[in-house]
Amino acid sequence: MAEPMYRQVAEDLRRQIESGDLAPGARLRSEVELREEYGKDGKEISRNTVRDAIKLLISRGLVETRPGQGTFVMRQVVPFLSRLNMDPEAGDVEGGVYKSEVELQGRAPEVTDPRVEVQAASDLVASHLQLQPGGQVISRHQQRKIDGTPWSLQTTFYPMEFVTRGATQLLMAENFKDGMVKELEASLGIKQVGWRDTIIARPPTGNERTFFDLSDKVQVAVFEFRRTGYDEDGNPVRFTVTVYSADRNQFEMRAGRIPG
Amino acid sequence: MAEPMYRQVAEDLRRQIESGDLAPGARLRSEVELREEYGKDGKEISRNTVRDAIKLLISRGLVETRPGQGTFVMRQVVPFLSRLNMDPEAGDVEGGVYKSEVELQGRAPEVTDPRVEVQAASDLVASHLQLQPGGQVISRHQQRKIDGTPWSLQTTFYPMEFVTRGATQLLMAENFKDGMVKELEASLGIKQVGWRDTIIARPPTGNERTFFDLSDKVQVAVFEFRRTGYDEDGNPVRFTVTVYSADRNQFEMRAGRIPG
DNA sequence: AACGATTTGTTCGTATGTATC
DNA sequence: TGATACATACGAACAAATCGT
Repeated sequence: MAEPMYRQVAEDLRRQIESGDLAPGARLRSEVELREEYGKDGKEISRNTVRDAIKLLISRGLVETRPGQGTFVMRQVVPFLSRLNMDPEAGDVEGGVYKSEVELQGRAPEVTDPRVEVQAASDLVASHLQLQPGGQVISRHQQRKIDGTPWSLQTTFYPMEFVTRGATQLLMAENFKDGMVKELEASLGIKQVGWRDTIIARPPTGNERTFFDLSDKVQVAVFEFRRTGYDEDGNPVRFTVTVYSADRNQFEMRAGRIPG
Repeated sequence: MAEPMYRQVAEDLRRQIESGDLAPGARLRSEVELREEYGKDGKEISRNTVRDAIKLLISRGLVETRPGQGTFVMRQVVPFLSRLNMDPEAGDVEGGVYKSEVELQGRAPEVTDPRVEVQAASDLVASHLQLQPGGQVISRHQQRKIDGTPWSLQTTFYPMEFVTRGATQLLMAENFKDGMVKELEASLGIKQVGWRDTIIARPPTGNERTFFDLSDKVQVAVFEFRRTGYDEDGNPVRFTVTVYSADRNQFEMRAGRIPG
């Protein structure tokens, strides 16, 4: 009796799921049936104990519950594969993620117009843009969807100084065909010649759960990509944060010579 | 009464945490105190309702509970930063992650001797090594720690054919100073000239939870890096899967010219 | 070392609400 | 509409871990 009952039940169900006895999409026995199934000596276990076991499986991302229907083994969604582009000459589509034509084949990407704000820089933004904490920055925020499915949240920060130097495009709530990096080159002569990316995986915030349509119940992480771009003098040009839901995204990188 | 009580309580506590009223590491009021605090008209709410609220916060990674002590706001650990190396000439330390000297300064990495097995290839392994499903492969598995903290689990797969062609080092349960990639070049003349990486974030398996010492309670993801290496003829040389706990790891990539 | 107080963990029972078929 | 299934909320009892006396 070392293991609590609810863990024993969860462990047994987990085994059935991972062995394939319970296939993805399959319905588990109802809570009432499981009470009977795991009882001993004709004595049922409590419905609450069954529910505790199911909660443990939910927290591990193995099952989901649907009121009025039952408990179901989670289906694996086919992840969307994005190429991380390491060539500074090849443009900078989607703020750090290069969507190859093949991968987007037949898919319908949508991008909202940016929400533009002037803000005091957070510590994170200030350090990446080498500003004083609290210095003024432009933030441009966009939401992206693919085939109607929420795909990414992206915010890019630029020093306020760029506007006073003449890059008034930064304040316009619209997308530019060749991207803001090219706009800055045209209007200020600032050319991005390199960047540094940091990749993080973490639990989603409340806003992110809402946008990505993640119920409180599912246990998923989000990717956070932070990209700092630099000009020829080594000064930061912009700082971009992009968030992706980890359950429907994978990223690919290539190095050297590979086939295909 | 649209929102269930346990969510209202969780939401209020979340606000206190994110506003800083409850700092990282701080102890929440005990369950008994919270019963009183969120009751109305002198009537306390049930302890189970308080506990449901706390479970919700746990699942979001905001707090942790310690028996006999209380519930505490989660502390953010300082993540370990690894550089992803995109230069095929610069070696391939740590199976895909290049640990710069600076980042390892003062840290003590430990690597177990590999556990070597001959296995039938899974579908995943077979497809990356371009073998028939069920074909024989060598698997070499290692665990890595830094300063005693579990850091990564790594398994590399090689075609069994390499052994019959003379690369008997593949079967030795020891580490080679310059890495297996160099060994294959020396013994078979197979030179890795490029690779493809896939990056995934997902919930940890049971084994991974054990190795990384993640309790059932904390909601964290793991990074999974899959690297397929190719030789000059475009044939796969090896397939490496490395798993990192996402709560203590970040990854960095650089492109073009950047300062520092 | 022992004990009691405090706090969280597990298990049960019960009632009622809401969603689905 | 009724039956079924999960969701919320309450109460109760005992176990296990921790801490101070």
